[in-house]
Amino acid sequence: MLSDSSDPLDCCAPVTVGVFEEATAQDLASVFAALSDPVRLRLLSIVAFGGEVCSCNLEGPLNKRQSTISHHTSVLSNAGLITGTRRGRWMYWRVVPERLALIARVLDPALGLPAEIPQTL
Amino acid sequence: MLSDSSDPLDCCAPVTVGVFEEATAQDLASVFAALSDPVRLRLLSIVAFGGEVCSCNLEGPLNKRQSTISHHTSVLSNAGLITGTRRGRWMYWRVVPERLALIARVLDPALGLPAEIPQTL
DNA sequence: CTATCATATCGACAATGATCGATATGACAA
DNA sequence: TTGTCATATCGATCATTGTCGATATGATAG
Repeated sequence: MLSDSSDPLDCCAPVTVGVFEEATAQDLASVFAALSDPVRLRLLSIVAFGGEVCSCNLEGPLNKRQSTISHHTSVLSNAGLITGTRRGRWMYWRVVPERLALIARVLDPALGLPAEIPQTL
Repeated sequence: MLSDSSDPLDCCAPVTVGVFEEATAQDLASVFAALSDPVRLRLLSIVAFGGEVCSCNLEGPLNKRQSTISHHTSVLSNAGLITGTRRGRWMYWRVVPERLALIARVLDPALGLPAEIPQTL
């Protein structure tokens, strides 16, 4: 329901229809949640700058324990923002530019906040 | 320190410098945190579609209590994503397109994840 | 003034998540 | 095989937060 409308709408402009589906909002929220931690943002920027970065080169700059780094890379990876490749004992990470661009497009109203939202994240 | 370098760097490509400052990461993370809730995302989409929407027209579609709606508008407003105007007893909300575009630009690597980050959010 | 309505704030609870140490997995070297 | 190293997973702790009911604030009507 878009209005309780038991009273005359003397107060509010009607809300033109078009709301994120609950499932879409859930999916989008989980991606933004992955971006809502300063350590993960710095991690992402390191990977974006480095192009391909080993997990072993993240503990130092981020000043976090190995298990914490592993947790953060896992969160970013599950959100589709980075992707990892194992080479020998080491894990290398890259950003997923299309994914970042997709999320950016959702936010930029000039690019159309409603129409451009893909049904499958 | 970018590498412990007690061993020869036989494992990892060096991380080219350029990391989010801690303060910048904090500020960005707080904005993404505001976007990391499905109710707030749906609220934002309602306001974006409606152009200007009264708080009283949000409780119905979002199926949340008044105090919860007030909390969410407060979070989005503090993040700079929406702005509110009081008219009489009612509170009207609008999106802040420049703010959304700014955050979008931070994410889109085509626009340069490092260089385009403004020092003042 | 009082009454009513829309919104904001407060207090509490439950759920989530960031961090760590300890341990497990898995790959390479000898 | 055994040993070492990089990463993943587990368990626990502590802080954060979404939600609600109750209450306060603030504006309008009578």
